[in-house]
Amino acid sequence: MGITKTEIFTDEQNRLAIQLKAIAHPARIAILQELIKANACVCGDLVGELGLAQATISQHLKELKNAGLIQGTIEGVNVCYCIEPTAWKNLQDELNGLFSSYQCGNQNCC
Amino acid sequence: MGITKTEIFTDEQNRLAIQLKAIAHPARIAILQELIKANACVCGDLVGELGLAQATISQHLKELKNAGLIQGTIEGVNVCYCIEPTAWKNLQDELNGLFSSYQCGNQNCC
DNA sequence: ATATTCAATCGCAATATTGCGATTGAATAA
DNA sequence: TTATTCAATCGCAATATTGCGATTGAATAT
Repeated sequence: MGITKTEIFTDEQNRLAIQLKAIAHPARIAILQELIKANACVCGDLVGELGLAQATISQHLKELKNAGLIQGTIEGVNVCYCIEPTAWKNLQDELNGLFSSYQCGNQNCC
Repeated sequence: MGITKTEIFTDEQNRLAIQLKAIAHPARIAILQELIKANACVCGDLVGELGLAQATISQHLKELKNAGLIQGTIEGVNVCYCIEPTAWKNLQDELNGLFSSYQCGNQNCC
């Protein structure tokens, strides 16, 4: 490859990139929306709602969890997933910062 | 691979995923921040600011442009890049919708 | 004409990702 | 015990991505 040169970027830029990468897949967006709607889900619920195989959903859940965006707690036989409130809020704030830092100097942008 | 099953997701989910994917790289976050700060940049400016090769910057600019997040206008010898205001606003709104749709039912999330 | 100076594209090697079937593991049910 | 039912992991084939050197192309200098 060309390994991404993380060392030349700030921690914030690297963290933000990792979390956005985790969200940047339609299946994971759908999973997050379903988790928000239902408040909490086990893997099987999501397999039922979306049209993907159990192994695939499980992989996506793992990636979202690795990025810290969701949490999973064992609930009897199942693992119950839900949004990780702190990370969610942090990401929301950081994105808000990025997006609102742009004030269109309208007509003469270029 | 397993080709992403775009057909089972909504257009909004697919569009959002594509645009987030474009942002989900520290170099591209840095490029966007620099474009916002400077209002507009040519490729060479960014090569100077970030520590990446010209070819690499050019690739990243292309991806951001493909995603519709930036626009490039020819300015004499150079191409001048800046944020595409409409897409930027749209993405901001969609992200805001996604993030604010979550109201933490706090303690008993899982 | 030749050199310079940009941005864009090509080509490539080194991974990373995606989706899924198959397997494993853990917990309960019969 | 044996069967069932979950989630997680492994392994794999088919791409996709990343970074960069090298090349190309276009525009201006000398």
